[in-house]
Amino acid sequence: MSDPAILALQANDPTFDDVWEEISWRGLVQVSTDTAELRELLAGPPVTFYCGFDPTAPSLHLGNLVQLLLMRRLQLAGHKPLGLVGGSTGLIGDPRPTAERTLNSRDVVGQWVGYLQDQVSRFLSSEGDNAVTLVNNLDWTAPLSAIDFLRDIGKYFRVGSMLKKDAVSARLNSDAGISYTEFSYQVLQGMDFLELFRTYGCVLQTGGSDQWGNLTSGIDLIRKAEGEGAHAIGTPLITNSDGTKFGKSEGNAVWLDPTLTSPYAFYQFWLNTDDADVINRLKVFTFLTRSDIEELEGAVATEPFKRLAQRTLAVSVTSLVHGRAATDAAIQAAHALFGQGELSDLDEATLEAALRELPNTTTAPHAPVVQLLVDTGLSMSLSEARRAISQGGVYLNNVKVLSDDQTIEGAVLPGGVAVLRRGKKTLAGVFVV
RNA sequence: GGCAAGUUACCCAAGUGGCCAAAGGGAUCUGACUGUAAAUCAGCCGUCUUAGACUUCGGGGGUUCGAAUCCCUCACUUGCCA
Repeated sequence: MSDPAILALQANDPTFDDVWEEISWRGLVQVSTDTAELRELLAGPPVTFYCGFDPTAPSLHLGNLVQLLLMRRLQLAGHKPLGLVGGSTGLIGDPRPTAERTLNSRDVVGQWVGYLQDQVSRFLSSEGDNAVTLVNNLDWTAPLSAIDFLRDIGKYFRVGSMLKKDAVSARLNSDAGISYTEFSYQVLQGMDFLELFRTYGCVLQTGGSDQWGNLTSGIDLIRKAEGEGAHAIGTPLITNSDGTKFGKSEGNAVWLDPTLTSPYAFYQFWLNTDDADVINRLKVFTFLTRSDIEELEGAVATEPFKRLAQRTLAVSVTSLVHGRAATDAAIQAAHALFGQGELSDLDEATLEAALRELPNTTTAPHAPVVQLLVDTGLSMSLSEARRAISQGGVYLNNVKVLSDDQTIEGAVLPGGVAVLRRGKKTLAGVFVV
């Protein structure tokens, strides 16, 4: 699944003394075990490290991409990654601060495990001495009996320290409470680290800083069970400067799976990055060097309207996730649809290709615009569609729709297509048959 | 197991028999200004062929001309006691 051409282009910036300095500069380290020791460890001979992904959805999202890229940077520094997909932890559920999770069926989780493994493998090299190895914690937890679990693992865990973990105490102090199931999650994750330590000599776990309690739970377990030390790196939660949640587009998560978030939408997401955030995004999500990024920082300061940093970011990350061809298509689509010229001046093939990148629908020649807004997903309901029109926010081929009883009749472009727009930049394609 | 409190729209949260499609805040969305930014201001913000109708206030049942509001019951959550 991995694209060797893209992986081959990736490299760590050689102007850094070592990989620790680079990941620190990129802002990937929020918390960690002893920094001096870690830096020495990572600058030395190859070590084995792991990062886990729980199958709570059919695809990974941008938050997970941060982890994947940290893993890739460590791999580029010579270290061996273990990509863990949590077939068992996904059945239990990591406690969220707000509320208890809804359990998914074993079948569903099992299917998602497969999807996630494909995605994880795509971002890491499977060649060389430090090729990625995929592991699934269901392999070692499923055969374990409850009695063995409680005797061999449970005895190492003190309830006092389990209660002190942020994720647990937050829930205990909320009116949501916490189930025994989710309370046990940290034990399972700790057990994963121990297992990988024993089987692969894995000495480092990476993850989001919100996972810190779970990361340390593994370190503690290894120390108690094996008398050995281990390390952890917690990445910061990526946040937007305006306080909104990063990684949401129109309220939805931005997924890595192209069927859930189209390459066009993915590209647009990055293109719309706030000036205040774009440099940090480049550091985290691209392999651009320090000097490249500093140059772009200058461009943001002197000529922000060109949005050079945003364009670079969008191209880089979209290529990384969806490949060069899909990125080019997304760029072409954006160019065609946001270009200055008349839509009717575009040649049919270009326009049609652009519309294929968008949410689109096929319809009869007399379809009402409100129905098309719903069919394309631009509006959730007919009421919402009518509301959008009455607010002057709907355009058909860049011409404002004035009445909610308008149809697309007479607005169909050569090639049997029409461009539907809600607001300034939410577009969809209509194909007339 | 006992007692008490609670479950309202995407989220938080008012509402304790008609004036409730349901206050307020946030988020989303639209408009103006812009750079397909940000900030700000304004509007919208259950569904349906506007007006009008319909379905909502944890589930089910009941009282009533009329219930988010009262009663019964079930489920779940939290706290205290055991």
